[in-house]
Amino acid sequence: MTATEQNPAALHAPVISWFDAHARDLPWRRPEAGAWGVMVSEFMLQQTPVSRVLPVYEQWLARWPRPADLAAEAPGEAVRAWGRLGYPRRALRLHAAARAMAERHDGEVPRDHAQLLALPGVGEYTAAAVASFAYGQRHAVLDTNVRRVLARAVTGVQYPPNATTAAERRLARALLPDDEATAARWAAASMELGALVCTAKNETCVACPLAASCAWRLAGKPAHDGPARRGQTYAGTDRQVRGRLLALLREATDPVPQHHLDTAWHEPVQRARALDGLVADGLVEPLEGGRYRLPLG
DNA sequence: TATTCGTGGCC
DNA sequence: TGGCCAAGAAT
Repeated sequence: MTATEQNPAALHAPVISWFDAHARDLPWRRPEAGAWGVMVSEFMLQQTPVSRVLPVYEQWLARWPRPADLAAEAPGEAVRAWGRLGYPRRALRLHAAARAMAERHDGEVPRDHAQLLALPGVGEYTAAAVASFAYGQRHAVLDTNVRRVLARAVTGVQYPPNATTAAERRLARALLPDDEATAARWAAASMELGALVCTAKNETCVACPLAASCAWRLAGKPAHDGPARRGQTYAGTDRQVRGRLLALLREATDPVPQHHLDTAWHEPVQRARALDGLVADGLVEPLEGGRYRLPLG
C-alpha cells in the first residue's frame, strides 16, 4: 500500500482546491442544467471533445428541455439534431432513454444508480456520473481522465490499462471520500484535472496540485512499457461509409432514393453492407421503392 | 475480452 | 503528414 492510499485526504484536498480555482464554466455544471442536462451532456461527451459538444448541447436543451419532450419526437429527429458529433447510435440511445424515463420514471431522470444503469446507453461510467454530478451521490466515477490521474499520481505509471480493470475499480472506491458531498466534488475535480492538466500527451506537471506527491513523476516519469493501444483506423472503413450515408440522410427532409445514397461511396459491396448495418441499428428506415429516411418510429 | 461504432483537431 | 486522442457502451 502506498502513502497516498493510506491517506487519501492528501489527494482530495489539493485537487478540490485546484478545482475551486480552475474549473471550467460548462453549461451542464450550472444549477439550471438539472439532471436531464447532465445526462444529455454525458451522452454527448462519450468519446467526443467538449468544444464540439457545446453548441449541440445548447440547441438540444432548448428544443427538448425535459425527457418527455424528446420522448414525444421521432427517433430520427434525435439523429438529425445529433449532427456531426459522431457515434450516432448514442442519439438513438438517448432518445430511447428518454422514452424509458417517460414510461418508467414519470418523466424524471432516476436518482438510483441501478435504475440509471438500466437505461439504454447508460453504462457504468455514465450511471455514476449522473448520480454524482446531478444528485451529489457518492460513487466512483471512473472515466478515462480519472483513470489516467490515478495511474500516474497513485500507481506510478504513465497510462492506465486499455480496459478498466478490477484493480482500478478497487483503487477508485478505496480513494473515495467518506462524505457524500466531498465525494461528488472529488469526482468532478479529479476528472477536470485529467482533462486540463494531467493530459494524455504533454501533461503540465508545473500546474498540477499533485506534482509533489505524484508517484509517476517521483519515479522519473518512466515511459509506458505495455502494449500500445490499438490505433483506430478510419479511412476506408465501414464506419466512414456509414458516416457518409447518414450525412446525406440528415440533410434530406424527404425520403432519399437509392441512387442518391449511391453517391456516398464508390464501392457497391461495402456501400450496401454499411447501409444494411445502419438499418439493422435502427438509424435508417427503408421504405417502398428503394427509398430511405431517418426513423419515424 | 476484443471489436465495433464517427468525427475532427492537434502536434 | 498522419497517428493519436476525445466525460464509453454494447456485444
